[in-house]
Amino acid sequence: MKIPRSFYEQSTLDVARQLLGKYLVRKHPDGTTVGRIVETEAYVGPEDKACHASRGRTARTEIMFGPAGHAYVYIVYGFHHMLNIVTEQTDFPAAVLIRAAEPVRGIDLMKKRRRTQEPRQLASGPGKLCEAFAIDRTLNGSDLCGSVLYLRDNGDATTDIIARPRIGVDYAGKWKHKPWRFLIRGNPFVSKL
DNA sequence: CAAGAGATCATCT
DNA sequence: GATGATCTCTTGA
Repeated sequence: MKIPRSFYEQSTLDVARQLLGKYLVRKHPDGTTVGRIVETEAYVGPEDKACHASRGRTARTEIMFGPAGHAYVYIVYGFHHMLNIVTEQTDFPAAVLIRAAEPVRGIDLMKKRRRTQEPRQLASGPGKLCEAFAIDRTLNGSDLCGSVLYLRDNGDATTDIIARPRIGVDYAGKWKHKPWRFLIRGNPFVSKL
């Protein structure tokens, strides 16, 4: 079943943990791609120095202040798209970064987009995942309760979860140590251990 | 296999 | 004008 908005309105850390094992579905004219989420990161509110919204409410971060269950997509380092899911109530800026997924459907399409045959190289990182799923800024602000990009729950709950510090946020002072990166233990499709 | 550099641009100062 | 919520390729052991 498609995940309802109430799911995304929970606390960001809960959403980040519960997203593990859920299925990301992307409809596209070239075909549908589906992946099982195996790695996420939480970015929580105005206090969290690693969260973009901690530098204030701007045109770019506006989407994070909006209602839960929408996509926040932006570009880092001039190349790579990042897919985030907005959480919690309106006016509280928070989101979950989808960092890695295990390819499930549309694998040939992913191989073509990623220009590699290696299954583990298709979506084992936030930038790779966006390339494999054809996610770019045109999807910024999309409603995940719609039909172009959404998540499914197949009922197979994931319990074996581990937490680690987030990646690439050395500038965030004491916030860089928060164990807000979540992975499925032992899964070979994560970005790194 | 680990470490380092380069690529390249939207966003905010 | 500086800086990234990254990836890939090259180098060297």
